[in-house]
Amino acid sequence: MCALELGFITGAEKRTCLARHNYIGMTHLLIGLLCESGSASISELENLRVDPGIINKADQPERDKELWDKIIALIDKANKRRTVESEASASNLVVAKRNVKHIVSSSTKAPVENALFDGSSLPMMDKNIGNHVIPQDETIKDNSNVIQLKNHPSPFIKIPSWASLHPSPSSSSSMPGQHQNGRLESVHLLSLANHGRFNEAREFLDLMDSSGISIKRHVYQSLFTACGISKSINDGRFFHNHMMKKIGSKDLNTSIADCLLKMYVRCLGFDDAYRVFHKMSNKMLSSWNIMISGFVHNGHLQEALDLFLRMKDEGFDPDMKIFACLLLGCTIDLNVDIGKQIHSYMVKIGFSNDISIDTELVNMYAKCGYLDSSALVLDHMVERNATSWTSLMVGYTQASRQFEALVLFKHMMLENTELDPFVFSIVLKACSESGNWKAGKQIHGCIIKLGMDSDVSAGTPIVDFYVNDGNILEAQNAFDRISQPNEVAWSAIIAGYSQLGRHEECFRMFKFLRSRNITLNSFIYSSLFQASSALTDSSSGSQLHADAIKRCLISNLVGDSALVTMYARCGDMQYAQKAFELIAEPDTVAWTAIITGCSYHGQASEALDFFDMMISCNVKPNAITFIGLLNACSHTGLVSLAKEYLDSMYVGYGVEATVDHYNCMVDVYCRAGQLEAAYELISSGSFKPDSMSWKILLSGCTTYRNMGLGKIAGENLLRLDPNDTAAYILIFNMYTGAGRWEEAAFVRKMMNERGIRKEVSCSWITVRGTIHRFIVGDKHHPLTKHIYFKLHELERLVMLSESQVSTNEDVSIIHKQRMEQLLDHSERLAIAFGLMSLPTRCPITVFKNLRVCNDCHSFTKMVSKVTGRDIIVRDSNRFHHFRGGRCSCDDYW
DNA sequence: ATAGGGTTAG
Repeated sequence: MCALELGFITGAEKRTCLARHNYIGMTHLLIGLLCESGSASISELENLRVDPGIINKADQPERDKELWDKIIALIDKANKRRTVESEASASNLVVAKRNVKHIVSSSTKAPVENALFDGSSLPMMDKNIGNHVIPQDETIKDNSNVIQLKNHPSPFIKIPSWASLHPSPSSSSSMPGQHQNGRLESVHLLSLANHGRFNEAREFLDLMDSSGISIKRHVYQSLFTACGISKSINDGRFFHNHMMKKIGSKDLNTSIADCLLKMYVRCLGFDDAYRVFHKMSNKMLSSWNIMISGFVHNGHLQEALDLFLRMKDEGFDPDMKIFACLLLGCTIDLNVDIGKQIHSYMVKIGFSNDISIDTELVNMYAKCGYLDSSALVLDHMVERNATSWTSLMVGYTQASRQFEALVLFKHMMLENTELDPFVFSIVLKACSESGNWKAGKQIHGCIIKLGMDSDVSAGTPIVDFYVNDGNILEAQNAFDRISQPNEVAWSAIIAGYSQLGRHEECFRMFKFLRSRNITLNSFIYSSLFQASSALTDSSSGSQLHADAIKRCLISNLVGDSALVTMYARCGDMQYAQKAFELIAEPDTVAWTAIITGCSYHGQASEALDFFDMMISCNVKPNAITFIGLLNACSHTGLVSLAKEYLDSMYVGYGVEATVDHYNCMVDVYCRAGQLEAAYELISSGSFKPDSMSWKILLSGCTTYRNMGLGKIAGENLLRLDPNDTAAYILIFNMYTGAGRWEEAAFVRKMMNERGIRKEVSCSWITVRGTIHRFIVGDKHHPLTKHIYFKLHELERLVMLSESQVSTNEDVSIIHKQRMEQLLDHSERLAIAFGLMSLPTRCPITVFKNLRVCNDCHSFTKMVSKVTGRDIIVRDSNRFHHFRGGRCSCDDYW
């Protein structure tokens, strides 16, 4: 009760409680009187979303002066006819000074649509009182923040007992006409129920009982409706019991019983509903309808059908509604057999040419995948509307027959069907799924011509269409045209930014949404988790996670899988595992996420274990699962196991192996140094090698210095992809690694001629919330001097430690030369900076955009040994955990 | 009555 919280009414707690009823009662009194004077019907009031019209009238006394006079006269009359009530009622109108001031000075119109007990409407009623009853100049004696209305006693000060619920013997006998119907109390009771305040409503009903005030049947009816809307079955049962006690079951008329049925059905209390239904001696078609539709809407098609048959047995003729309902049931249940029977039955009894029934049929057949039947029904319809067409179009797109959906759209346009926004969402989907960008743009034009692009239902699919086309600018434009974007529109644009790699933009939008208190949903969070993992921003990621938990917005699977990936990609496998373990029933994607996560961290045996668990949980792996598995094998040199997995893919799990899988296998061989086997597989004809296949082989040849194969691989690679930067770099590295300077120089020249530049390598590290970024030879950092000093110090330490191992002077000289060459690689700068700025026990986590080079990898291993620090490096490929001179990748990287 | 937004890979 806002009025109380605002300090409208003062007094001890018990009294305020009482006063509350009186205060509300008083408000009702006004309404009741208005009602009696004929300007509003009681049924309107009993709904107690108070008709704004009533209040408006009260708000404009000039227009309804007569009415107001009448009210005041009536109240006065009522006052005279009863003795002055206790102080309790007097205290009702003790009004806080602040509020009166506010009321008097306020010229703004309070929003009338607000529900009566919303608080906001109460001051408004006061305002009316202030304007019309209490002249503004007559104020008010200050009495320690509490003011009493003084000179001009409001007519409301003396509240009639019949409005205050105080059992007053005099009133019940002397005013039977007023007390009789308990109308005001009923209105109050209903208003409580309509606001979902059932506990108070029940208390109030008790109070009414003890005051001897009864309620009428239609009030019960409204109570049941309120319980149904709030899905409060227990309160529904309470009022039901109350009614049975007061009225008894014999007198139940059909409309009350129907209300009861509706309430129980809405609350999913089918047993209760059945009990009522069985006892009904006067069932009508509507009663059957309620029951059947209740079962249908909650997925109990069989029960609905049983009832339908019984209904026919009892001699009722089914109407359209029931047929539409049963067909909907078949659609939900995807039960085309029953659907067909109902269809034939309707034909048999001569139901035809009804647009809504036929549309329901089109929809039913389409959803069940019976597209020909669906098309047939649509064809035979005398008149079709947008819904009928849309239903079949959905069927076509779901069956990957996008082209036919588009043809259908054309027919629909030719027939001059009146379009609605829903049509576009399916047509645009058909366009983007079939890559028909041109048609999609034409349809976009059509939407603009119709002036529907500002409609969220048409605008959102446009956004989605351009996202799929990879055109975020157009998507953003389309989004900007939507006049009232809803959460679906927001999630579409955020997902677009996330999918197209504009991750920072996702966060920007998210912050905006939060600052505006716009509804968020689990779709948005899923995209944001994805953005966090792409940015390897675990701090945003975990904050988002917490935020989503608070709002209960982690969708069961999709969001969870994204979370697992987020933690894994950010380097926290423990959290990734925890997130995974919390998933009640992981699906293929979730299992794949944890398997890939493990593989990303080089935890091959864990990855394989998860795969076994997945299989024993009867979850089917997909193509991506196998990529994760094969990668895990390749990172740990499990050659024969990888071969087994590759061979078992189709035979054991029905998943076709693609180039990607074969490339993984090529990678497995290459990393294990089995270059010939890799080459054999590429040349075997079991798959069509792409540039990636050769690139992997080339990379292997570089590592293992196999010039013969490397040349072949390089030639094939450049043949397939002459503009691939990485190809040139690889070939260049291969030659320099082997000391073949001439060839290396030739490659460099070729690169220059063809305008190919190496991507700048870049590493970054987060220290106390700030990201520090380094490129090769970077001297921009404010602490550059210290960083290089640290690097030299590290170098000395490493050399010292190396020389203990190797006494060979030549080796150490060569090593020293190379060390100097490579000293300013970006990851080294980041590591040195991390070592000087982070606390001693804190692991150093560095991110790099490209792959770590061989030298830096050994350098980092040594640094971890000589400093005793844990160093984690994430390169473009995976995570490396360095500790005590070893790396988690075991040099398979 | 009809649809629309998200997740796993390199």
